[in-house]
Amino acid sequence: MLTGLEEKILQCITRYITQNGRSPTLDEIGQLLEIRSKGTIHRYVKSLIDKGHLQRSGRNWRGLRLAGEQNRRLTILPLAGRIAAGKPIEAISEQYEINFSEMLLGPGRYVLEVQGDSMIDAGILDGDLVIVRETQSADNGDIIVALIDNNEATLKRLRKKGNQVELIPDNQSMTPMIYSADRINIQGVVVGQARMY
Amino acid sequence: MLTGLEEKILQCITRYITQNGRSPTLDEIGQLLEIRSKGTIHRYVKSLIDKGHLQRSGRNWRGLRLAGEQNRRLTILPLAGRIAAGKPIEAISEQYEINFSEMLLGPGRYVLEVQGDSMIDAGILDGDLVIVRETQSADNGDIIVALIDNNEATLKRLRKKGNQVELIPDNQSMTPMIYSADRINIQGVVVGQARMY
DNA sequence: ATTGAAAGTTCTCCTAAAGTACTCTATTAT
DNA sequence: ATAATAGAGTACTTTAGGAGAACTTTCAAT
Repeated sequence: MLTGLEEKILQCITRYITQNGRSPTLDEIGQLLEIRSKGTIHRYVKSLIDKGHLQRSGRNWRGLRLAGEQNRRLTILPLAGRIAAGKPIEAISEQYEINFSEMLLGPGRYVLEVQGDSMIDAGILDGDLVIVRETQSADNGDIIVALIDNNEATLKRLRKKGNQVELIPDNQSMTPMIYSADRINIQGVVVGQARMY
Repeated sequence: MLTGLEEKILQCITRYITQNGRSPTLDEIGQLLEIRSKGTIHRYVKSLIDKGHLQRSGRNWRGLRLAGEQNRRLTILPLAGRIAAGKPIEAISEQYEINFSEMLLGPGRYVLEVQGDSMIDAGILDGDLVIVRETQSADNGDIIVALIDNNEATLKRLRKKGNQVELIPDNQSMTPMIYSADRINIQGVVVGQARMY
């Protein structure tokens, strides 16, 4: 059972880690909770460690970690369910959480900001971010970052046709472009898309 | 666990490699981070290698490589630039990296999988994920999760009109619905959208 | 092949900041 | 009265971060 202060401190640390990605120092905890004495903070942090709610990794500064179930990967968010027009939120049974790290991490990931509407039918709007995995090869149907004549870069859907390469905009008002394969350099494939409001 | 400087140096190297295609020298890192001592930089680069975040290929100059992707800052990706149809990738000077943590973290975030096409004109497609911030209040124009008559949940754009609430689908083939304010319960506002390929 | 500049490596020394371990005190609930 | 909780403060240890000297290795120009 936690005392009032222990509870406060644990919440404070949890929030800090969630927001800043690293644990606070004792002094920072003190500032947030308006406690002047480092020693006091330390006493309760230690007691939280003893009770198993916190862990200290090595003896580093900012080395506190949440223990137990609270220590979930920060890129994992609870997946509450599906939402649809005119229906209640439907609980999802198979999958309880959604993990963004697969999309965001991995080798050679980078982000491009999309300019223009050429992929609008694929739900990629002007100003959206696309997460790209660096690669030289791609499959038909992939959305790729293509370099044309080592000069122009563009975001298009790929279709290979023998020795030719077709770059297809997902926009009904635009037409596909066909190039000979040697003029096209694949820079990467889109593995994700994101938008922030 | 990385210290502050280790973190900075790793980000610096990541960014440099992304932009220039090769790793920076110790002195260049020092210049970027305003650290005069090569030895200091080397100490931390070495510690990053020991911790598995970096690799040194042979003993070449500029021979640093990124390793151990999982341990990179999870929510920060290098922002390489803008991409548009028919133009080269434009380097972005102001902002070198994109931070997803603000969208993904913070209190009361959860994810919903979208079902249906009611928000298709806003670029939110069937199967997309929306990141929702739990709140009871929202502004006009926000995309919200609304509970109607404590029964049906739906994703719509909000417009308040005096004592009435209008729920507007971003889909030309659907029509807005108008309710009296007491029938609508705001569950949260959409702060982000994501799609994985 | 030689050579000199640039880059990397290995040290030592230093300071500021963070963590730890106490003591002393006050308040409050049992 | 006593034990649990909470806070202040002091002294000490450890770690992070920085400067810089001295050295070795790499690379490119000759």
